Amino acid sequence: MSLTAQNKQERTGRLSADDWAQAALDMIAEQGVAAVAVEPLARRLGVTKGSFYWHFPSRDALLVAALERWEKVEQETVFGQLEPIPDPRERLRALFTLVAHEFKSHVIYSELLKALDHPAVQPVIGRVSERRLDYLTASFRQAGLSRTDAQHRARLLYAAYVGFLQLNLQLHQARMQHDEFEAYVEHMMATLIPST
Amino acid sequence: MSLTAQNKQERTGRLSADDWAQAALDMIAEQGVAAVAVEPLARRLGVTKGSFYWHFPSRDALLVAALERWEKVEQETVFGQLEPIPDPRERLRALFTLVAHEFKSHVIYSELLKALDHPAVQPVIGRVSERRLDYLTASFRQAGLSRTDAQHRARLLYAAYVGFLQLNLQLHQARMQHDEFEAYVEHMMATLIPST
DNA sequence: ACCTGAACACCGTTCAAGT
DNA sequence: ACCTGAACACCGTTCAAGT
Repeated sequence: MSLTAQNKQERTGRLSADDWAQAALDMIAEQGVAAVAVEPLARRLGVTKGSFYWHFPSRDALLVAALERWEKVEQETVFGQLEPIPDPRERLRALFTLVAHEFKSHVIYSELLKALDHPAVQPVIGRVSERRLDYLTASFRQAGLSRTDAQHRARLLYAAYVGFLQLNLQLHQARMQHDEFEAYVEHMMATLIPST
Repeated sequence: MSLTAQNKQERTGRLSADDWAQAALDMIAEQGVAAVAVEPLARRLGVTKGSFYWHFPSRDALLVAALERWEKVEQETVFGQLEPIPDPRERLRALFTLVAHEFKSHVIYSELLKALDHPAVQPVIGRVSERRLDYLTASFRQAGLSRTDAQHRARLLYAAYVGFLQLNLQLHQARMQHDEFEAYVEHMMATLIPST
């Protein structure tokens, strides 16, 4: 049940579906979605690949389970920490700093962005994005923007965030350092979040 | 040498490396990077997969060749059409409308964004992004912004573009229609491109 | 309830032999 | 100069048999 990794030799008994799902998530964080393969995972868990199919009907089902697990945790941590903040501008700012600093969750999000190719990844990322987008839109409305303005602004802000992650993944040279990152986030918020 | 597709039965003679590269590009546009597989391509081209290895040392080499081909074409069409435009603001606007409307090139770009997972894709996308980013930065400088302002603004604008593409790929419901897309681009430019 | 081991399909890769 | 056909490795999947 624990969300922390349980590595190879550390187990005594037999495995559960959850163990496989967690191993898959760890693999995504370490080496990306493509690295989630039955044989290597079985090796890592110290069993034969045949046993995998007692727990899941397919590799895809494992991926889906792992991603659902991630989705639940990320939703709870992100929105759980945001709800108590009353001021909409503060909340917008908090969303970005949170999402940029929650380390492991953030690493996995980046990996998923890279693997949008995969049919199991798309719906999860889609739901997460939609939730965040709705949240941003609502906050902009509370901050006094009209319906369409709020929608456009939310889309622009979230696109700026996702695109920024993408750029950081893309650029070989010129990847940003921590300070520069903070400066950029400041610029983004100053430009896109209404200060009135 | 032609950049248009040459389908299966239409060829008489034997194949060249270029034929394989073009077939790979077509495949990317149709079904994504993952669909570039030797056996299916061989089937489509009407030969056995063994013959592929006369032209390329590996599947990866084919991908690299296909992507280089795309990179060259996209660079020529995009920047070729932009250079003659004197006003920097006009040029910024032109970059976005161009990049959003050049159909096939744009489809491939989207597919590559989804496959950033793949080691052959990253460097190409990285170079293209870097070129566009430099271009935006230069235009903002010409439009009168300071060095850091121009950098931030360019990054933000390009991130907004890339992120927007990502969002459109991600959201199951609520994918934007043509009119809505134009309205959003207007909003983005109005917000991010200085009008002075 | 969970695991092994052997089997098969699919795709990447190699290579000797064909034209 | 380009292609075939058979072979092998790797991974996903199945399944009968084990504990």
